[in-house]
Amino acid sequence: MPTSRPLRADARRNREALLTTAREAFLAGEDIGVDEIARRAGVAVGTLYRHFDTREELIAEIYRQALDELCAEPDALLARHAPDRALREFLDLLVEHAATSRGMSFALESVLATDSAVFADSRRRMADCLDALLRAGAAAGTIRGDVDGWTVLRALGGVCGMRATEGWRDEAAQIVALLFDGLRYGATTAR
Amino acid sequence: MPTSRPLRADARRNREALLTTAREAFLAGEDIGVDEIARRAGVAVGTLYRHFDTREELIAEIYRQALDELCAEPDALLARHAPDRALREFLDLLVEHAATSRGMSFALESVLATDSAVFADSRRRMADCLDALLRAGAAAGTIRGDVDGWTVLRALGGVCGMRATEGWRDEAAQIVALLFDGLRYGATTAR
DNA sequence: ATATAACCGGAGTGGGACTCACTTTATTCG
DNA sequence: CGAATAAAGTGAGTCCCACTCCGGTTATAT
Repeated sequence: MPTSRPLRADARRNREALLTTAREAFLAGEDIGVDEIARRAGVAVGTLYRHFDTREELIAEIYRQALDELCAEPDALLARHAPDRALREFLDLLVEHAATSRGMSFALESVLATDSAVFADSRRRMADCLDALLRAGAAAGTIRGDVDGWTVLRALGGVCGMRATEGWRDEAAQIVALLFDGLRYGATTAR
Repeated sequence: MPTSRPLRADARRNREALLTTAREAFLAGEDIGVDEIARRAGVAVGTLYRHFDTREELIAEIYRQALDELCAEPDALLARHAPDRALREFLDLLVEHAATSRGMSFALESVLATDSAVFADSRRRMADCLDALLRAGAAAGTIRGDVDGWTVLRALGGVCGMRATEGWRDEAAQIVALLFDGLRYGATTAR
């Protein structure tokens, strides 16, 4: 008998159904409302709201799950590559991640708009990943040490929020390259 | 008797009142709806919609006006400074511009969200300004020539969209510095 | 002065997020 | 088993917006 009440069987099922349904729809680039999400998941809106305080929180939860994979990467990358190379790879992964989430970018917008606590947490985790890479690079002397992950993430904000325009991937790659050049040690000091 | 029908006197008055009212509210950081904008301007919603197809278009128009000043800068800067210096100054101005418009950033979000044609035009003009500076820098050999204004603007997207967080200005300055370091000639090629 | 084209008002529509009073059901325990 | 009961589910209804529509009003041309 767990202390924190282990969620009834049907409740768990419904919660899962809601998350899966919403994720699939968003990744497919569909913009559907709460009523439709609930309908497809085979429940009523009230049920959706029992599990998620708000539409945004549901979206944030989906996003958080996708983020889990991404946040596991830095360690793996640092094990296989030199720090600066690892950083570069991770930046590319971020773009890739944005590509996957691009379908739900419109959904994310509402989340970004109202700096919900849940999403703030996602940003924090992302920034932490970058911090680890930056610190490693700084220690190796190949990346400047006066920039933190939060700043880099901010700088990438434009990329992540990119709309599904033609050729956005090329643009994103250019921006990452630009950013990386700015980050490399030796590019600094002179002004 | 001008050919393109010069807008009736009362119509012009109302249009101006709407723009002024909305601008003031947004710059003050207020998020008000169309009904409230109309009420404060002393007209009815119908009048608002006679002048602007949509709420977003009204916002975009306000933004466009603010942009006019900014787009006059590059020429002045290039006249007074070396191209790379001019570019740097302009980037700082962009941040400043974001500061002024920060109050209406939430409003801008909806504009950025639905790539409205009117706002696309604003982005285009901004990119053109950057292009002029970049070309001048490339000609002088102090700025790399393989990046266009559009890309730089994208990279600055995160800055412009920044929320009113504590210390955002410092972060913005860091990002601009980072970006500029990436743009400077010589930082490139190596990969 | 009259015609008429443009303008204005504001109740009404539609759509989407969210609520709540009530019903159903999983779980627990005698 | 078979209540008892607390948790979960339901969905019609509310609220809040952006946006529309059309009858009444007003500026301008002749």
